[in-house]
Amino acid sequence: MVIERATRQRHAIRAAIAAARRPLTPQEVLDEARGTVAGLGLATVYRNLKLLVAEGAIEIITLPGEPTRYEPAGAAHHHHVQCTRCRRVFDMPGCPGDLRRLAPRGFRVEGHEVTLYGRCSDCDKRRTRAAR
Amino acid sequence: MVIERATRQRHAIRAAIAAARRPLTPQEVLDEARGTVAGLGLATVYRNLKLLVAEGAIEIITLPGEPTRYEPAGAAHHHHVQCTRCRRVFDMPGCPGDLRRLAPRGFRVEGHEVTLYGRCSDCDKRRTRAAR
DNA sequence: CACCTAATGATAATGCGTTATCATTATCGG
DNA sequence: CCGATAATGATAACGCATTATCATTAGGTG
Repeated sequence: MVIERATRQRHAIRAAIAAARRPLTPQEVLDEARGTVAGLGLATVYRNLKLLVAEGAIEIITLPGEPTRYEPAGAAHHHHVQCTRCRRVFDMPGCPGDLRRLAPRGFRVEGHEVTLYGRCSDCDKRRTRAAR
Repeated sequence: MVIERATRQRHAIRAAIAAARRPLTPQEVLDEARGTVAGLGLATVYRNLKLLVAEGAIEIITLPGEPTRYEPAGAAHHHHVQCTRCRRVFDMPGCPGDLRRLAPRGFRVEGHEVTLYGRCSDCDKRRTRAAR
């Protein structure tokens, strides 16, 4: 009995996320994977993203006011930066660490998020206003 | 010509935000302000929140995957903590500072967000699982 | 006090991301 | 190569936060 089939679509979606050097939105995954599978549908992207999350292959990245993004699982602890012009999100290697001390009295810290905002190198060169 | 009238609703909404020691969602503002104005409607809350933002009296707080919250403007630079059980958001006095060094090469940092997650003192006492 | 009209409250409508539906296609075990 | 059925693609539907609509209410000025 087959549980999961190896389709062209599934492979293209996996490949798109693996190849990207940054977390992708479902729409970005679609755009990228369509380079391989022309007629790919958005529903298929969502279905496979959910599948990949369930099997622990990718992780969910949520930034304030932004649609969900996905990136390969297993990377070392890190955070993200977002360009205020092109809206793209990139990985940020480090972590300020030792944030526990900032918490209010009585608050038991379990985790943290750090996000930087600004201009990515591409957009910084161009000095134009946010497209949006 | 009257531009803005002083209604009971408007006052109750301002008061609710001013009295809270944490950022409130529109729904939380509604719940709180209804203690003063019984029949208050959600649309009125949204209308007045927009008004208060426009005149700079309150600021918008957006956390990942969360509805917009509002808090009085003018407070010193700070961040927030969110309880993973009751979902409430509280102010966090300090700031790790010096995050610029973490940015990828070529990324021009303009701002940052830091959020801690865990159990607030109320929920930590009760040790129960997240409601929602 | 009376009138003008801003503001309200109830509710429909909107926007957007995500999920469900269903007829069609294509994988893969036999 | 065949057939059972998982997967796909197009699209309708959904959930949720927010905004628009509109008849009604109530500030506040003359």
